[in-house]
Formats: sequence, structure tokens, C-alpha cells
Amino acid sequence: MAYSKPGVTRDRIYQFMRQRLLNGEPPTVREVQAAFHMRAVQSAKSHLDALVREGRLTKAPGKSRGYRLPGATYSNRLAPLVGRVPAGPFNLAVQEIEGYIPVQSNSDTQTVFGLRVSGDSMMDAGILHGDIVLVRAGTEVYSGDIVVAMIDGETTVKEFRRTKNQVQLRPRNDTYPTLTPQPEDLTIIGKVIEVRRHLEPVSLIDEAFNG
Amino acid sequence: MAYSKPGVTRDRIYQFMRQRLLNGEPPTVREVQAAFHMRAVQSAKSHLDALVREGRLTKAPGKSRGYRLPGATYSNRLAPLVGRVPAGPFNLAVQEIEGYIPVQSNSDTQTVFGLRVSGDSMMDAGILHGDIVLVRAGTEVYSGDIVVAMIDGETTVKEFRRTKNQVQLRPRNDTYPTLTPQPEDLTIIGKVIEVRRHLEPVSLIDEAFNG
DNA sequence: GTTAAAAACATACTTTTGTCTGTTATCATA
DNA sequence: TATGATAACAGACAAAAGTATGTTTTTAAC
Repeated sequence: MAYSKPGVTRDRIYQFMRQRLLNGEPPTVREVQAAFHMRAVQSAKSHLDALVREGRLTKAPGKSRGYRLPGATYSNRLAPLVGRVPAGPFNLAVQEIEGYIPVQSNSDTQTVFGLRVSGDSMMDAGILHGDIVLVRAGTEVYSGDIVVAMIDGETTVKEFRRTKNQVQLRPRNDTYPTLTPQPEDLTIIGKVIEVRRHLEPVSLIDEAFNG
Repeated sequence: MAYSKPGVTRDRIYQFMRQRLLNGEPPTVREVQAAFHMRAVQSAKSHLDALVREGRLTKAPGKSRGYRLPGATYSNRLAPLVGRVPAGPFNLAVQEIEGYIPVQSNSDTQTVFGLRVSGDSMMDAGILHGDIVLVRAGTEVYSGDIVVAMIDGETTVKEFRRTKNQVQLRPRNDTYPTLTPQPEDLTIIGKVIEVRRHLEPVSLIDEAFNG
């Protein structure tokens, strides 16, 4: 290709890499070479080496298509979105699953699921009707945590409070009362670790998923 | 590996491929082989061939790491999380990128980015200080949309309103005033398409990547 | 102009990775 | 327990892709 001013081709190659990597298609050195009409592999390689040196890319030496964006999270997982939490022993029956949502979690994603919120009892905590909460099931919960609980078969999202001799489930909306269920009527499903709200419709269903 | 019932290993390999592909890390046949402790490359290859035959995967013959998820209705990709929106022509300089977040978007991911919100001027819309908004840049915006705008070099999240002879940027918090900037001082960066709030810290950076 | 640095080129070599041919073991069903 | 289908294994070869060495051209600064 024609000679360019220092840094110009470098930046264009970075943009190219970034686009390909965000789309999940890491290119080979020779694909970069071809994309920029270079006659030598080394022309592309030295730019890529420089981008790694500058910290703009990372790479796995020796591996094919080994360049990555630094800082990209590689622990993305899909969590099931359930319409309602089934009663009884906690298991996510397939028929309850409405779709899948990509999540980042430090913990085992097996235990994380999404739940669509009904009602505005948590409005003051910024959780609105229709929002999706990501829940980690089976975690110990502490006072102040927002939790998903089941009372007499009904699922609810509330702030968890433990006082001397009882457990409170507090709404975050003055028009709703605090609940003080009897321990035998209460099951803590899990802790809310994230809140999501789509302001624009997105299909959460992927028909290709069969597992 | 031990012999399994027909279809069992097949499904497990499909799950593995799906995870890797959604994470932007297409595996090699030998990586699949290793992941399942197979002693022959062909063991992995024949399963992958079958998955392609069944339409559960597609592949680019001859290319390394050439397996892909077929025709997804949506794209499950990574969007950059920026600390602040740089002034001037909209480009995402690397030093502004704090990390990457997984998003589902019908539109081109090139134009979607995450932005951390400061202040509580959108509190009543359920957008709190510290929340992350996903923004699609360069879209036409309409009255009622929540937008990211730049006024005199300052980035702000507000509700967009167009009246007969002016543009309003409305907060959703009674203690803040509505802004009516002059057109020449105003740049609409994009539309907020999703709101996210982490109630539990999650690293958006992954230092662990070394191939 | 001279000079150092960056860009681009040419070619070769090594490793990684895809693919092929054939064999053995297990599963499902009659 | 026979039989076809599926699963797993073994070894080899070919293509793809990473890497290395050295040279020529252009740019930037003096």
C-alpha cells in the first residue's frame, strides 16, 4: 500500500481490529494485510505488534486470531429470563424460560437468572414496573439487600431487613406497607445483583438456543 | 473421553461452542478436543461437522476458528463503556474506554456505547447516580426519548422535548430546571436504549486474558 | 541536504490448525 | 446376541497462520 504519515495507518488498523473483535470475528495477520492491500505480511504484523506494545491491543502469542481488546470481559454468560419463579424446590424448568440475557458475573452463572418485575413497590430504589432484575439464587442475604422472596407462593421484590426477632420485607414506595411474614411462610429466593430496563424493544429470544 | 449416549456429547459441545462464540472467542477443533478430554482430533471434528449438518452451527471451510452461530435474530456483542463522552467529532479514543459490556442490539454495535451517569436529575425516571446507560449514537430522537446531549462541552442525560420553536431538555427531578439550549450550543449524542444498575460490584475489565 | 525513525516490502521458516483415511468401542433396538 | 448407528481413537498430511531476518522507501526534524 502507499506510504502514510506515521500513526495514520496504525489508527486505521486499530479501528479495523476493534470492529472485528467487537463482532466476535478476530482477524488473522494476513486478513489485516489483505484488508489494507499490503504486499507483505510483516507490514500488518509490525503495526499489530506496535498496537500491542502501546497497550491498545492484547494478544495470545502463537495462537491464530489471538488479538483481543484489552479490558474486554471474557466471562460473559447467558442467564435465563424466567416469567415467574416456580414454587417448590428451586429449579428452572425449561417451560418457564422466556429467553436469555447476557450477563457478567463473578459468581457461577448457573445460579443467576433474570426476572421481570411487576408493580412499582420498589420505585424509589429505581426499580420500575417491567424492569428486569438479575438474581443470584441461594446466596446469603443481609439487611439492606434487595431480594426476591416468595411469600405463600407469591414472588416479590423487596428490601430485606433483619431485626431482633423478625424479618422485614420493605417496599421502597411510601404507598406500600412493610411486610413481616412468619418464617415458615417465607422463602428467600436470592439477591438482586443488577437491574436492567430496556427503553427500546429487544428480542431476548434466540430460537437457535436449544439447551 | 468416556463413551456417552448418542447426542449427549453433541449437546455439550454445542453449549461450549455457543459460550465461546458469544464471548468472541471462536475455538479451534483442537481446543474443543482438549476441553472434552478427547484423545483424537477427529472425535471433536465429527461432532462439529454434525452440528453444522444439523444447522446448529455454520463454518468457514479451511479457515481457522471458523465456526459461527447461524443467523442470530439479534447480535450479542460487546459495547465499550466510556467514562465521559469526548468533545468534538464523535470517536471513541482508547483512553476513554473503561471496559466492555455485553449488549443485545438489533442495530450495529459500532454505534452503541455505555456511559456512566452522574447526578440524580433523572431520578424519577429510575435512572440513578452511577447507573450505566446504553446509548445508540447518531439516531434521530423524538419527543419523550431519553437522550445523551452535549451542551457547551458538558455531557448530560435528559428527556428530549421538541416544541414549536425550541428544544427542551427536561430533567426528571423536580429540583432541577428544564434546559432550553440554543441550537448551536447543543449536540444530541444519541438515544438511551437501556439502563443498567449493578447492586454488586462486577469487574468490567478482565486482566486474566492471556490466551 | 542529512539523518533517524517509521512505513512498507520480500522471502523464508515454524507452528498451529483443518482435514483425511481407517479402526475400535459402545449404544440402541430388535 | 446380532446389527446398524453413533462415539471415540490413531496417525498422517496439507493448508492456514504466526514469526523472523533483512532491505527499500518515505516521512519528520534538524
